[in-house]
Amino acid sequence: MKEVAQVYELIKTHQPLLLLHHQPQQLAYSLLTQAMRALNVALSVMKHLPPASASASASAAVPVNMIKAEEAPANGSATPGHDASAADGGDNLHAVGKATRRSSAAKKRRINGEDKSSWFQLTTAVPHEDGYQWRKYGEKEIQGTHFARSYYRCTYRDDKGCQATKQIQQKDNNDPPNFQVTYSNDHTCNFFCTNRIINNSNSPDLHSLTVNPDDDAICNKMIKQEPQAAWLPPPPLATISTNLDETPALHVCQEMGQQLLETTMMEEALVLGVDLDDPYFNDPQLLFLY
DNA sequence: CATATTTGACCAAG
DNA sequence: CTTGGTCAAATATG
Repeated sequence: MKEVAQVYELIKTHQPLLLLHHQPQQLAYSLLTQAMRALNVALSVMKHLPPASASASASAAVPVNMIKAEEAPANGSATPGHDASAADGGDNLHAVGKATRRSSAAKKRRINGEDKSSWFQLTTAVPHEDGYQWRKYGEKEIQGTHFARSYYRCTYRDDKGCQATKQIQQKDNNDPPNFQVTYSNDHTCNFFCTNRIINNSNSPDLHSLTVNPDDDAICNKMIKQEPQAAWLPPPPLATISTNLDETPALHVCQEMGQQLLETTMMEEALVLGVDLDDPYFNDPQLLFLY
């Protein structure tokens, strides 16, 4: 449910941006990647659900690789962070022998303890494609398994302090092998702050798209304007012909204006200063939105 | 050059 | 002691 709700919110939030943005393809790519990731997770989980009964006492059908989500105890414990002491240049001698290496790394590992703030598992054939960017930091042979377990952390951990991690373990040798994926800690790297969007900072025409903190403000604004349903009910097609000279313009009734102006979309667009070369102008519906 | 992966060592917990 | 998670030097990749 969480993942599906995330997809819904994602699309609802970004649909206006997608239609209005200067580089809709880029935004669409990132939106779809996000949505596919969440749907992939949701489908994997549902695939392992017991058929229908949903009787909570049906303990026999405990899905092995199911959600095991638990919420953080709501303490501020979420950010163990780097202990301030750890950053000190504590290399006693320059000869950083293997003895002094990682002298005082404050490690915490409480798997069965209480401090794994949140995690869940799923089984999937495509463990790597989840829309996030991960960096591998370890691999380990696990007793009782035939395949090594791989350890990943969020690529943006150092940049954004994102503590999300992920473990991947192959479970079998089926044609598409199944992998058990364990996610720990939610991503704290913001969707727009991470450039999961294809981002070539050298390319000037992408400049308007990448990493724009204002995007969040725009999103929030739009959500607040339209709290309930998705943003746009598509305008009745019949009223929008490809001939913009004949398509009546939409007017907003303001308190003073009792009489509506009789204009066309073309006239209105020109009044608004629409660039005739703008791609929106080629699509009457987009122009309508514009 | 920067960034990512590999891999043995390190370390906490049981 | 064993085990699993993490670190970081060495290595690979672009």
